[in-house]
Amino acid sequence: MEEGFSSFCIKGSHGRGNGNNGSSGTKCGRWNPTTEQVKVLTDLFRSGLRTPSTDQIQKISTQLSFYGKIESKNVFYWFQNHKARERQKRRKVSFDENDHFISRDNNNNNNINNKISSSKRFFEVKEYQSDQRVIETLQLFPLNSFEETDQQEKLRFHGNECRETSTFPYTISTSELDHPPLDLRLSFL
Amino acid sequence: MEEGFSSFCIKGSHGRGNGNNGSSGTKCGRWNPTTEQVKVLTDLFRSGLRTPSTDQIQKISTQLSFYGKIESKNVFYWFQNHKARERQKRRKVSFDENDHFISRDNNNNNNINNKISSSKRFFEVKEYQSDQRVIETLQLFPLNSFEETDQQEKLRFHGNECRETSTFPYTISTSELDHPPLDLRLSFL
DNA sequence: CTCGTATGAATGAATG
DNA sequence: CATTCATTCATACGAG
Repeated sequence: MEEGFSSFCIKGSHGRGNGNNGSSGTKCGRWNPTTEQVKVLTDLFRSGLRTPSTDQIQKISTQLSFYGKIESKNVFYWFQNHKARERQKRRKVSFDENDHFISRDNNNNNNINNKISSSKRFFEVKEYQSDQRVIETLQLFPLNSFEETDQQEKLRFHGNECRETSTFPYTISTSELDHPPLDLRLSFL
Repeated sequence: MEEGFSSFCIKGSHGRGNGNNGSSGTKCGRWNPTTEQVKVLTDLFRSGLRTPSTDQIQKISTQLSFYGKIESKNVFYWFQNHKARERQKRRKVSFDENDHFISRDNNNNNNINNKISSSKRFFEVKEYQSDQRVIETLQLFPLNSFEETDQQEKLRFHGNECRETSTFPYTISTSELDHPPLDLRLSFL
């Protein structure tokens, strides 16, 4: 930012963060953040912000609009992507560094898929809309502190080892063997 | 639906994006709907179907399996996602950089509880979709040709004009004049 | 111009 | 139904 942030037009055009969005209507296929915008976003991210709330997104977007055209969704996507890729990269790194030992995804093959069947829907989908009186305390975000401290890695890792052979317990009852007639109409509903 | 039908013909035709899992049991990534499937689903959605029942899901899935591999859960998720994103994108909110010098926070109109914001995503207003109820006996397919019906949704068209008329007002409370070295601009959070 | 990489955008799949 | 994660698609840029 210190490096010559002009009012709104000029924007350093070095690197990929050229600021052609802010001036001289170039094409606008997709948002191209300016270096200042990236800096602010990165600072926020480094400060711990990972999943900004809507309010935060709006505020960030408003502030960043000073540096150039930006929309809320850009901020939203930026954080999504940044977080995702951080994680992705970390996974690869750990996979690369510690391959001799456990990679933290030592998948215990405990058939995690068995949740897919039979209760109410074809697959899980706990759709319990019945009146539960469980009052969820609507917890709004602090709005002032974004240090969510979510450095926790969720070790979820649902095995995506999806082969084409019976990964899902429930079998499609639709006999694909015989292709439906051509005159199909969705009058089946 | 959204402008993102960026895949009416090139669904993963380059390398790793194996794309078509429609036939010939190839890799089993995630479901990659074909254009026809998307069209049918979209039609159903536009016709008012929002939360298909188990039975309907089953039938839809059966019908759509003609166009390619599909499972019931795909249909279910499709509707869930479509509905959710429809809503979320309908939240563009009057948040606009043009005139937010106005106290836009007076919209907390009545003494209703402030349920606004706080956890909602928005951005990207698209078309308008009135809310209808489920229409029974939908007749969708034109009996034989299912890929010539519409071509009008293919437009990418990010309705955002690429103007730089941000005309950023003066509500930038961050001290740009005597900006501290860092992070003070983030104080708005 | 082509290709590789970084990243914006979209969406399938879950989870709570 | 709201929110998040993971994966993929699409595009901008720089290198060669």
